[in-house]
Amino acid sequence: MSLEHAILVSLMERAGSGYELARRFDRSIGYFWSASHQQIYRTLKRMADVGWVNQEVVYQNARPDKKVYRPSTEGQEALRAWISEETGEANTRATLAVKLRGASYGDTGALVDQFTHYRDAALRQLSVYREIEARDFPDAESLSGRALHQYLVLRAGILEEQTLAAWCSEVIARLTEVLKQPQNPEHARDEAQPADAR
Amino acid sequence: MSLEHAILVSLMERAGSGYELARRFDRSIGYFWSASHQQIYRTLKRMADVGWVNQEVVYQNARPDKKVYRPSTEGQEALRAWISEETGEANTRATLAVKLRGASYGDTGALVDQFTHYRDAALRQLSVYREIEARDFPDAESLSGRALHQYLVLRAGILEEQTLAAWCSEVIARLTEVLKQPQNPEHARDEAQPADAR
DNA sequence: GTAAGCATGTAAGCGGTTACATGATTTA
DNA sequence: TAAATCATGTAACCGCTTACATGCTTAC
Repeated sequence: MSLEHAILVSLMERAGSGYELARRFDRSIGYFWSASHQQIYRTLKRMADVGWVNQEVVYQNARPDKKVYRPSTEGQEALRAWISEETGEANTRATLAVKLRGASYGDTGALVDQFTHYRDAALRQLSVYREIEARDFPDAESLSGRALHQYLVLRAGILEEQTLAAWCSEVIARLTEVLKQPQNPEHARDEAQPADAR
Repeated sequence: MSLEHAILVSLMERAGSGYELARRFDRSIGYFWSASHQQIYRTLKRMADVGWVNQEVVYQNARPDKKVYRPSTEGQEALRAWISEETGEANTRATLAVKLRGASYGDTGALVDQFTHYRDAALRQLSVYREIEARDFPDAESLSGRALHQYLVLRAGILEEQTLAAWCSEVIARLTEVLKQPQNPEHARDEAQPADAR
């Protein structure tokens, strides 16, 4: 969900062409958010139409010309709003990862709230799984056949929610730790600039 | 991927109508595989066209008539083949969960091989993340700003792959343990019958 | 000479979501 | 009387994948 925002985050870190973005999505961002080049080209076009990015054609002699995109003021505003906005159910982990990666361009405090919300949801789901485990698999050690298979699927759910909750806790701890330091305020103006504005 | 096979597994456990399947996908199966009722209806139709399921219209007086589906011989064969078939990159965890849930209708030994393969892939990815961690974040304790955010996203990847590998190991251990018991062979004929054949 | 990298696109198709539609029965 | 349950469907749309297409440069 919301490839637009993932692209915005990437473009905030460094302006680039569709091709360059596609390569980034193959590497770092692609570990948790994949996108083909066709998808990126079309999304960039749409974003340019809406005014979230500015296009600049760069003419090259040895190589094909390229269109370099960078977030517009509206795009930066949209990203900022999206980061603070409540994160839906779909693809939550990947979405939160993108928001986290773009935290410098938004409100870190609001993001901490969302991680708290998501951690609570994970813990709730975990207790649901725990109840199913206690009710349906009291003697988990001695299972076989379909019951064992069902139990092992349940185990995946339990392990997953535990991991999710642990990750959220870690994120919350580290982000609040930084937020508390008055000499290093995350919300400072100079922190909200693109990385390539040097 | 492959809602067809998830439906087949569910129908092997118990024959049912599209509506009933939709309700099951809201509950147990839905924890790791979601599907709307429209999606299920269309998929069932397609499956009936291909001959993977047999349709039987059940006339009811107090309630609307319904179409009860059960896997055909071809459907059962397709399911069996799919469970042994190599699992692709996309949505691997959910796919393996479905295969695991349907293990009784396929070759458990082949499934163990796939979990082994997937665990190895998780461990390889984990070591990739570990290398990035060592290279880019040698002093992870004292990070702030964008570097901290990037590190925390990386942490999600590390935790995820660890969890995945742990789950696979658990599944492999439990499945092979059962397979080794000669008095309880998973591949026996009477184990491969639908659960509602009583 | 061939493959890989740079760079952008069109077109077809597919899986999935959302909205809309119908209509009876049971429960609150 | 309103809402929920049972039961199945059509239609529009959207995001994404896959295949196809072009053309130049650099490295092996």
